Amino acid sequence: MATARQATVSAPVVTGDDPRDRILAAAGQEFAERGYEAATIRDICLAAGVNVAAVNYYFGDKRRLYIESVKHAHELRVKQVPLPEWPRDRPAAERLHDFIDNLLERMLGFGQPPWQVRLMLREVLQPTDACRELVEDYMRPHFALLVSTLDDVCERRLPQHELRRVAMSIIGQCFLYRAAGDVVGMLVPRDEIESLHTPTQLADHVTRFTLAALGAAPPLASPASPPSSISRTPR
Amino acid sequence: MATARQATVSAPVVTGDDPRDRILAAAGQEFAERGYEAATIRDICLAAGVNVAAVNYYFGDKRRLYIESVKHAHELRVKQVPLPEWPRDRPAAERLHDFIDNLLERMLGFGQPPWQVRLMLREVLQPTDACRELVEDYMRPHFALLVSTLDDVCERRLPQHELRRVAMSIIGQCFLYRAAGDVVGMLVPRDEIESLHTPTQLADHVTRFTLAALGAAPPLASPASPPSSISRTPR
DNA sequence: GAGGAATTCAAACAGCCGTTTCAATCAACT
DNA sequence: AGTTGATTGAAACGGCTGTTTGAATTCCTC
Repeated sequence: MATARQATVSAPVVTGDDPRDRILAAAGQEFAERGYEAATIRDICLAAGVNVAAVNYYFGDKRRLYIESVKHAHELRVKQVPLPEWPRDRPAAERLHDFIDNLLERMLGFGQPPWQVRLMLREVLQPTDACRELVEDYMRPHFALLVSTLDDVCERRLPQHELRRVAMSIIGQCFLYRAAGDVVGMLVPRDEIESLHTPTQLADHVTRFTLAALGAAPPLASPASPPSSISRTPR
Repeated sequence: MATARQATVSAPVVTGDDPRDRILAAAGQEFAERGYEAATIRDICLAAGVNVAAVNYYFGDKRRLYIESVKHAHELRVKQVPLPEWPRDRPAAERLHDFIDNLLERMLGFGQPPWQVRLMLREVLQPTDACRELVEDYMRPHFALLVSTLDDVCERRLPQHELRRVAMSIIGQCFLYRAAGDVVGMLVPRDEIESLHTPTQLADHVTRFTLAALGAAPPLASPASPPSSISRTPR
């Protein structure tokens, strides 16, 4: 039924019928790729297949479009990768591994990293108005879950402030690969990246590193330790 | 002696006599603060107390000014905080602690973080032409030193690729506080930041965490472990 | 199908951007 | 002092930006 009128305008990169959603999707990608200043309304509208005036019509101005884009990316991401939940009897160490695996998967993604994560990364590195909301709604619950899992792992032997520092150590390890992946790629041989720096492999490494530091697993360099990995699913 | 001619133009934020150096200093601060796109030549020249044409005269165009700024910041930083060197007999664990302390000090700085680090951070997060040079001249030697120190700490029991991953774990822990400090500040109580997240305290934590993971120190959550910190200089 | 609101469109607006121009000024040397 | 070359200065040039306009078009309701 829908009249195929728009025809061969140029490159309507974004699909969907609601213009508001198309603008939001295109804006997210552009902002994520180029940053707020460098992204232009004209490019966004070209990619969305709408007129430049549409941004003002639906969002008011560029700044409000940006904030809506961040919120939108945030909501999409929450739907895609929800907070992990476990059965009551799952061991704490395995819950920690699941959490780290989940975190890395969310940060690095399966195939190409989706634009939503890049957009949120920009907010983390240089917070704007949209950031506080992002932290409260999205990151604080995850952080609390991580801290409580760590509390279980070391059987309540560490004070809260120390648990928080350990949590930061875990997040930092994962965060490096997301934020400074290009530099990591320059410092580590290419084949090593491809074989050992997959999300799964990294999750194993970070988990083992953390558990060993907490005393919940044998240390990495112990003379009597088995070769290396934890999960036995070479596949 | 020097003729106080420039008088009350506006706000010559940058000092020095060579206009080229003044532009470089002002440009570094502006680029670090606002990013490449948002920083304007007019603002830079205003802060440097020179005419807009001076940028074209001394550097050609904005892009080349940016590259020179990054190189300049890099060189300044290398002079300020050189690679650590130790006497032959210094224990590996203490060398690791020194390295991490040095790394954090360089990243977080004593007082307010200098603009040079912010500028380099921008390059790490979104590499441009200036980045590869930065990595080769500046980061690779540091990284190699860290890996070799780790090799000493665990007495050559780990393969190189595993050492590199451990090195990344260390760098990641430090990097988080530099890159995502604002978000960290939102997740951790304010007083805890002030009392426990100083460069020195963090260096102690990261070192202890790493040594414990490698089996070169008792685990954090061991029942028989003393309260917490390593260095006893509350000062 | 007519009326009216919602939406789209091409065009233009004012403003700021990086860059260039060219004359004025300065410094140094014969 | 006078000439030459390096440096500085005020002003302007296109070009691209976010934003606005007002008419044309679409969509829905009666």
